[in-house]
Amino acid sequence: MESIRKTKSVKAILDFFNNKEEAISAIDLVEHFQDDMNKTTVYRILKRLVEIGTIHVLNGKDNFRWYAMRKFASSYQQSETHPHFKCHDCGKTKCLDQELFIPPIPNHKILSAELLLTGQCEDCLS
Amino acid sequence: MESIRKTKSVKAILDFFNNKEEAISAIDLVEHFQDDMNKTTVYRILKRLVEIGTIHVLNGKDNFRWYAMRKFASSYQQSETHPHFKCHDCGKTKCLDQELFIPPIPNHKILSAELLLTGQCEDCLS
DNA sequence: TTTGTAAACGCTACTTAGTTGCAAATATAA
DNA sequence: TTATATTTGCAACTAAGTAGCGTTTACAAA
Repeated sequence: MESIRKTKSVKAILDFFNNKEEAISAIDLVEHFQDDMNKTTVYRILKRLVEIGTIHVLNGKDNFRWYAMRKFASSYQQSETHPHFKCHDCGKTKCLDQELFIPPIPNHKILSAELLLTGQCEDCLS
Repeated sequence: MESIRKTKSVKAILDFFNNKEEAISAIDLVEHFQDDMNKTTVYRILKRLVEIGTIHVLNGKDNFRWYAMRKFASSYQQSETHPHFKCHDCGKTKCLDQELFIPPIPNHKILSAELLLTGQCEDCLS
């Protein structure tokens, strides 16, 4: 696993991820760090962090890219197969811990899987 | 189920969908019909067809919206839970027939699920 | 068939997530 | 300390998708 320079900006973004359970959209990060770093820098750091596997990206229903820390130091394959859950009410997107069973598809070679669930989360149900 | 006016443009787009197995991106449709109808019209018709349930939409890895005919006259719930498969080689995105088993998530109410698989398809494996 | 009207359309301009090029700044290794 | 590769800020750009508005079209009622 390659690594990247831990610059101020990279550390700030990693800190922000570590303090959030749920996934964060690129726009939210850009807005949050608007006084600290440039929009371009945010996008570039996100790209680098995805490349080295520190965070992963998912495409939301809103058609924006959402980013989240990898919870497990697992292989590419595995980590791409856990489900994400977006709550209709509070709007938060979380990574769920449980692994997803992907049924074999005849005559197809599956290399990655992305499952996005939506509904009501723990907090909003109670 | 409400319906919409079957205008020339609507018919043309439905014809196009009927002759394609795989999912189609909005951009591809806009390009294909550039001499026949306006970009805005394409987007508006897609929106209407999604609303009445004739086609469904999925968010691709490329972060574009992809559209495909509903294969089954099933309920909203069911039809949202079948997997889509995008081939790395030929780039085509298909709806797979098999239903997806979604494991219950404790304390969560699941309202929709979207599974995107990527890999190599039947044609590109052989 | 004609006519009234709501829905659909074309056009233009706009919005905005994300990218690119380049010069300046910064981190690390020699 | 110096050389060099990486990273950053800035400004301009790209392109998917949307909005406003006046015109056209589909369809139902007369």
